Amino acid sequence: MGASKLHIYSEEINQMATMAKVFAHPARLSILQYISKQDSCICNDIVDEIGLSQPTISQHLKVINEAGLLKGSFEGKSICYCLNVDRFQEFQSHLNTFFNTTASNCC
Amino acid sequence: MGASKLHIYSEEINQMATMAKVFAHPARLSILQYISKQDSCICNDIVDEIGLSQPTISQHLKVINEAGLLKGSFEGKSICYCLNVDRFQEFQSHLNTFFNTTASNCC
DNA sequence: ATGTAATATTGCAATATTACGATATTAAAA
DNA sequence: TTTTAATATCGTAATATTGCAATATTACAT
Repeated sequence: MGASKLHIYSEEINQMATMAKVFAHPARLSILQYISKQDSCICNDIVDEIGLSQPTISQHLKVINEAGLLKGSFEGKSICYCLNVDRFQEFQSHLNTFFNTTASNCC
Repeated sequence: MGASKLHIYSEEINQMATMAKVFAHPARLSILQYISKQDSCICNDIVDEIGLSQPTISQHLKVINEAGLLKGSFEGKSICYCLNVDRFQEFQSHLNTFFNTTASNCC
């Protein structure tokens, strides 16, 4: 054994865990922060900024992107990544709902 | 290689990632929800409720506890776990700060 | 078409996480 | 003191994650 037993939890809980996982690595938090600080963002910029290899950054970007947190637009041979603010705030809202409902019930 | 390169990030970012990690597993989310629903909580109750073995639950409880999210009081041979609401709300507040500052800077 | 720069994918090694059986610990009960 | 019930820890197997070198892809420039 070793894998998470996802089937024993509700869909809602699993989604929440998946969302949290995106934020559970400092590289991804740094990337999100960095993207938000720029007007736009090119992957190699982040490589210089953060100090991980290009493939590793690319992999983290993929995780962030698959969570729906990026909007990308092509600019010549490079890609301009932008934060999908709507989706980002959706994440925030879901997490706050979890926090609020959980805390309010407590002894 | 394979381990996270924690030294290349700021203390703040690392702390945030550590916090998110607590919420990045459905079992831990379920445990937090379950604890908050009860007045008090005994580990074996959660075992029946969630469907993981007693050692596994105990391990997850340890992670949650090490994050400072539990208040425990002994009741005979069992332990009454309670959510540390103050700490919980501290988490919420930190995460919201990250979300707000990140989103507001964005293009 | 060929070269070049930017990004993605593949393959793999190192490490971390998850889960559980077996066992230890703890404290009340008999 | 022995038993019993609740929880923690240990050891280990399975799986996931992280990181990077090598390579592939993509799209512009020459």
